[in-house]
Amino acid sequence: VEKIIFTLLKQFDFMKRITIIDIAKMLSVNPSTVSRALADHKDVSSETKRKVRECAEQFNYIPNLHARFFRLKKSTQIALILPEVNMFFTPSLLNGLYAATEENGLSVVVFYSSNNLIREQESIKKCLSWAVDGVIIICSDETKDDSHLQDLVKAHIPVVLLDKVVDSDICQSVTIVDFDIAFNCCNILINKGCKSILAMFSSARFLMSQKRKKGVNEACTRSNISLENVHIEDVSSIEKTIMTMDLSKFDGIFVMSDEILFYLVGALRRIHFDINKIKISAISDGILPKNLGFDIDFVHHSGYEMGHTAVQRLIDQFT
Amino acid sequence: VEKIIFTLLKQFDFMKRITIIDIAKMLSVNPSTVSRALADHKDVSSETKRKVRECAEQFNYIPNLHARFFRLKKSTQIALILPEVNMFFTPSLLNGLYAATEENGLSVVVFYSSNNLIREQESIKKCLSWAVDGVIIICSDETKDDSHLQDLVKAHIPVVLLDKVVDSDICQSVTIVDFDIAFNCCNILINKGCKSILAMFSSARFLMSQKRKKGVNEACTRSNISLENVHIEDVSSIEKTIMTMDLSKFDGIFVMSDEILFYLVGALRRIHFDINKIKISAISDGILPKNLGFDIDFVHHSGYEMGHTAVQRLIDQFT
DNA sequence: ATGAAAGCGCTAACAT
DNA sequence: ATGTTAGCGCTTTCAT
Repeated sequence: VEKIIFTLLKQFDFMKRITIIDIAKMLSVNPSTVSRALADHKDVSSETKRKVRECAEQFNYIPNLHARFFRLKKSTQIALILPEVNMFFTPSLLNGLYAATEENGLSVVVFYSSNNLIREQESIKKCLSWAVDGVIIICSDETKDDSHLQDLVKAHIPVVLLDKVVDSDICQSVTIVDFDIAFNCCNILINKGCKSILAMFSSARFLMSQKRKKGVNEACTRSNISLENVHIEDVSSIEKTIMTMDLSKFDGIFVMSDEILFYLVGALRRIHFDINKIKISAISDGILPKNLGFDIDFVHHSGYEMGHTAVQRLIDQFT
Repeated sequence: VEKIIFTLLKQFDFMKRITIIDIAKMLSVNPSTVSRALADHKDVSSETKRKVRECAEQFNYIPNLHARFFRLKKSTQIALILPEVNMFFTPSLLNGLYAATEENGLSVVVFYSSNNLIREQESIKKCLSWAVDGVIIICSDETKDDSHLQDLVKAHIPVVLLDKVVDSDICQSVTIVDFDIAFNCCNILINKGCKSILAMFSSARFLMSQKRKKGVNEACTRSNISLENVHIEDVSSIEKTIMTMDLSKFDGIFVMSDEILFYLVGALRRIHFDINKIKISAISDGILPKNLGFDIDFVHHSGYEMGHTAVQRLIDQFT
């Protein structure tokens, strides 16, 4: 009888997805034995393992992960909540993150918040439904606190805040120490002899901007350097912003990110400002400074590393 | 008795995840009724629906998607196979793609191939295990044909090739018509009076480079313009490449992508070449040309739109 | 309009 | 080393 089934299945293997039960029938063993064999469980004879694996291979057995996850109530899958993909920092961040998840056999489900708090909250609900093993979240620009993360913590799902973070007691963060890096970056200008610095930040609504601003302020205060701060609310209007200013009074510009740097340099070129007349120092992953054609100092801020670390931190919490 | 259960559950709602069965018990109805009510099935009384929804809300019912997917043998989830995330085209592509999936209530599982064919093949196996409803794949640089996609097609899982594609009869592609866009882009230079053109491409190993090269060749041949082709195998060595050339003999440069454009301009600046002396025309999404500080013509190549379209094409195949 | 019952594929106690 | 059994939570057919 098994022979017949075997032959029949062989004929239909192009349409039928083989299950563990099918394999069990064919080999006249119990499904649990097959399951154990495939999982390389120690107390299955190597002979049985061989037969099972051969058969699975033969009939192109594909495990049904939903059945497995359902049964196990876990999923080797993590969620990534992403506000948007910009060209400056996100790419290296994602490369680091995906590399780390692949290394650890984790799958990533992406939920896209469009930089919108409501959507971010919805994404968190989805994480619960999906029974993900962990969540990495890059907060939207609208996110001000971690209250919506409570549900995840309650459900014992580890959470790591990445890059754009909010202050939180209930979950870990992987981000740069904004104050320090800005402080150091600004000091590059100061050490090079700048006496009057223009510092450019993203919108003051972002925690990141505020913290970096404090670092810059501290650096300038300590060295008694004249400082003017500018917040760029919208990169497309950066040209207008700098045109209203008298740039000649500055001998150094601090720039808080690659994004601002990119648009700043574009704007300066369009108004034919001679960039060689001024020193620029930026917080950057290094690609832009090397390719914009000027001496631009930078403090290295590695997205790749951060993405990689975030996954590691998450895994550490799996216990 | 139900009252007691109700009260008990209420006390423990912070630790217990409520299921449909729990709700059914509490309301003394059948689980199937609850399931139907939550799905807004037509022949459930509105009174019952109200009660069920109220209770679900009350106890923070979270559906178990793995159970549902397991049962239904489908998942409202698609896979994205991604070679890597670069800063030039991928961000807008991903934004378009994620926006479209969110609009359509689909989740995205990302598999990362690290530009590696073996990993790409493994990812395809994973797609089968995951029982995804469809697959969007951006081919790795190593991918030369669609043979590994056969398994997906056999399993009736729709596949859309995106951006970096290979020729395929078995699945759809969403990509630019390389020949045409390169032809048009090169003609911009010709129409502006260029007589001697340098054309810069990515590695000749890529189908995309070959096709765009043909477009450029055709444009130049038709107008009887002198043409020299260069392939950039590695962007970091672009400076060396152009230093070995006599750029003064060209009056126009065609550039096949934002990535090449970015590094080309960086290199030209580093060797203090006066970019205003030459016309540049690129295939680009437009951000770079507007911010590099020179007149750079471009033919617009929208990643966002392509990402969005790819999802649409996939959904069209769900039927 | 609702209930009863079966089963998706898998794994882990618990037997033997 | 292998078999038996039960059940994860959900949906759907069929019955009432």
